[in-house]
Amino acid sequence: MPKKTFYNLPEEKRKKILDAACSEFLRVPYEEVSINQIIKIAQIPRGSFYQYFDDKDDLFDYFIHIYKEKLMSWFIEKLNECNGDIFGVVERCYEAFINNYSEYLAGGIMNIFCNSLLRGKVSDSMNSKENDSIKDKILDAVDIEKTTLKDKEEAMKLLEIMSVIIHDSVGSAIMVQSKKVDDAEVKRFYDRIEFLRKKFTKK
Amino acid sequence: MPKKTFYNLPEEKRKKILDAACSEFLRVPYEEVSINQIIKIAQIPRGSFYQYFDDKDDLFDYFIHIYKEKLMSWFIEKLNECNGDIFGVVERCYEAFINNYSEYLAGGIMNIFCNSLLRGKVSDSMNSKENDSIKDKILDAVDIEKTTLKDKEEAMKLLEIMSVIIHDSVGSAIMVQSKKVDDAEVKRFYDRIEFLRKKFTKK
DNA sequence: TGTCAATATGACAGGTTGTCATAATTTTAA
DNA sequence: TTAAAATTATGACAACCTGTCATATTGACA
Repeated sequence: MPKKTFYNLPEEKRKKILDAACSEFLRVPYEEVSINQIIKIAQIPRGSFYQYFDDKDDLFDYFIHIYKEKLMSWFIEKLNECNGDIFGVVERCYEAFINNYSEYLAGGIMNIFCNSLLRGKVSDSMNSKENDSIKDKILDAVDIEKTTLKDKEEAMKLLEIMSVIIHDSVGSAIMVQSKKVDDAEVKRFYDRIEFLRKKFTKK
Repeated sequence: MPKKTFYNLPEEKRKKILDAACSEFLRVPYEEVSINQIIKIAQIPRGSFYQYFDDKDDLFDYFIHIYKEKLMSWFIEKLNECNGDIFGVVERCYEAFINNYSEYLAGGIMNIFCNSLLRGKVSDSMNSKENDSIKDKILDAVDIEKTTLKDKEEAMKLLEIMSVIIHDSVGSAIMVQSKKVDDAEVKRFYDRIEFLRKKFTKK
């Protein structure tokens, strides 16, 4: 998390830094993200950066933290659109990742989020206690009528498993450098979800 | 893949470089692996390294490639020990990753392999055409008698899904810096596999 | 106004990578 | 055997990076 100094900054300057970070996170894959670039864009001296953040990881964690809630709301929205169908929402999520398509998110953030998925940096999004309330909201929106699942807890487990599959498939399908998509990998994703849907749907 | 020059090298020298790389891959997480270190240990000049490999990624891909086959044989061995139980073998795999325990692998390689899992660099191990023969061997060793799976193809699909879960769980459980294990994360892994086992076991 | 804490700053040390001109070696051919 | 050609070896170099730290600046408060 950022240092006290950062929080004391005027909102405007904080935003400027976050925006600069965002543009840099979008420019290149995480490994190549350069603090030099960020401070150049944000027009702050090198020393200042280290007055605000420990290092690149610190900045990135904060960045993701900021958008976590937005992303979760977006997920619940999608879940409602799918009438609580967990398989459907998983497919929609995947599509959003792959197409970098977002209705409720600032353009590009999704892209960065993909990247952080690649690095396994947000895989805990649904586990941390901080998100228990969001978990409840998800459970509310889930419908298990058409499935063979005993209860919503089981739905949550399956959802977690599928989110891991998304994670993996996004990572495998998106070629970071070229930003192109590996179609075979996309097919593999739908195969897997289809397999699970079949196995868990009432006959 | 390495350049022609590398393959022309005397075996002894090639081994020296690979050993140096291995020790460096073990020393620090991938991001921190330094070519400087490797050439120092291997006692080759900087220029030579670039005569053999494009860059760090190139070296690493080759390194993993070398050990892929060994790792796959190890997997089949384990599968046989479990009498073809795909859930059992998945748990054994996970344990091997977590405990860095290996009977048939040079010590430490598993550790590096974990790291490459973290980076999503070997997630394709079971997909590439190169490994079709290995896939067949796996199918031979699988037993679906006690499961509700229709055929071995379905077992393979489930195996792939669980390998993704391993991937994710290893990544989440192992704290790279401290090399310690997050117990809650380990529990989550077993929960997930147990969930799948229950759902796919004949009553 | 003076003092003190908070913040800003950029030069710096020490690290990295990939390249390239040149030197050494090996192969080939005459 | 020897000269030319191809291959391989080498380390200095440019261009980048990060995190620190002594110093300068600012703002708040007495």
